[in-house]
Amino acid sequence: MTGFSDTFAVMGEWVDCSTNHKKRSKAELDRETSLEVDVKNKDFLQTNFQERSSYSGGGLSERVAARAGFKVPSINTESNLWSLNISSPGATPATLLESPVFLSNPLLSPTTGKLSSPPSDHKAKDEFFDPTIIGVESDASQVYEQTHNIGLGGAPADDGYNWRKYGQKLVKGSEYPRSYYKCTHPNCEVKKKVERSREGHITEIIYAKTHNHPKPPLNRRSGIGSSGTCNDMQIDGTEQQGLAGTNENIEWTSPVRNYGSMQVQNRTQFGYGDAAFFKDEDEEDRTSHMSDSMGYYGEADESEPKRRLEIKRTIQGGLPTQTHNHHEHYPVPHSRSEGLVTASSSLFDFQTPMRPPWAGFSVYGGETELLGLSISGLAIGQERFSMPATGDPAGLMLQLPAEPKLEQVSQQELGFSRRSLIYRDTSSLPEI
DNA sequence: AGCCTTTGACCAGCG
DNA sequence: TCGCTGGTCAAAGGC
Repeated sequence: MTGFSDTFAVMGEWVDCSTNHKKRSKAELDRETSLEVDVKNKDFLQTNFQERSSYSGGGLSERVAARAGFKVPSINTESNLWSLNISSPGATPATLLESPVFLSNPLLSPTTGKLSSPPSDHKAKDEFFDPTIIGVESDASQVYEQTHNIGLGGAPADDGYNWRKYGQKLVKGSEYPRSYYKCTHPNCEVKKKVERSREGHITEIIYAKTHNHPKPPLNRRSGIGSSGTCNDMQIDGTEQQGLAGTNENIEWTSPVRNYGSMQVQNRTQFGYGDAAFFKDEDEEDRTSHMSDSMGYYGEADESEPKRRLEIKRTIQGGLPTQTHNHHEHYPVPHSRSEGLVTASSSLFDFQTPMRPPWAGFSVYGGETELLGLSISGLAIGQERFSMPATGDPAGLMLQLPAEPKLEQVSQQELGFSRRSLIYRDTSSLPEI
């Protein structure tokens, strides 16, 4: 889809509780700044955040990050790079939120199903939850797949492919060591770099090139542990984990699969124009697109419609209402939104019956801008970033309230880390 | 046995 | 040319 060729997309991320962005190195700031200026349409670099000007030393992303704990993804369109920052220890927003384990109890670790271990320090106290923004370059199907490449848990390659780590290095300017992985598939030149926090949470993933082969058959991949994916999750909640390379003790309970990306794709298709940002397909269309987007993976859950309905009944009946039945369009700057995808819709759709109150967050964005966000009770540091999120009846639009709230929360609710995903060299992405 | 991670060494690009 | 840095190699060891 050539129309998307120079757009990218975003993401959002949960800020790692243990990460004090205020201490980020100059190199890192420079890097982000440089990326920022590469964005073709800088006009998009306007946000709804105030006081951003106080962070004149860095790029928008840095300013926003510094201000609100966001690390607004920056896109270097010239390098054909796009990134997706996701947070939470070991999961994509989509997969994270669709996990019953993760959703059932905010105190449970989204990865282990056990109580999350509170951060050893309190640096995170100064940070906010970092919602997700997703931008996209390339066609939706690619987004679908790529977003899944984010991986789950501590496994560096929880994306369905098999990876072999061939190096690790502490990169200057980076707080965390960077690991290098190669796709183990013959003749596949895909590589990826993964940065992890001290806690082992993935903070950034950078993909290089694209796979020239389909994903290995489920349950047949050699790298069970390192490449266990959402797809590999067992419905009974026991993830195939604990093997080589995994250090987050992930135990996923996710009967829903590949759901998030489907929503991402939907967003992509509707990411044109002003109003497009707030337009979602109706249920029927979504379903249709979901099927389409399933594509190769064919992981569509037959019970999806039922679940969705059950998604809604529960929310209306028992979950906090801040993510529902509201129609407020948070003022957002216009943005060239080609390829816009957001994790928000995904996240919302992932609100399964057991969705925790703090899971209802999301951020819509195109380019590097934040178009809005919706967060409800997301625990960050010792505080819960609470935003009376709003959403449309379809359950796909979540938008920002005027003022977020911070409330004290148990450290056991902590455990988020930021994750990012950056894809390079998407030139080979299929066109629509 | 096969595949993985780890890790120090090596290489190449750049200022 | 030299030093720095990021990326890769490859031996060793683990599962």
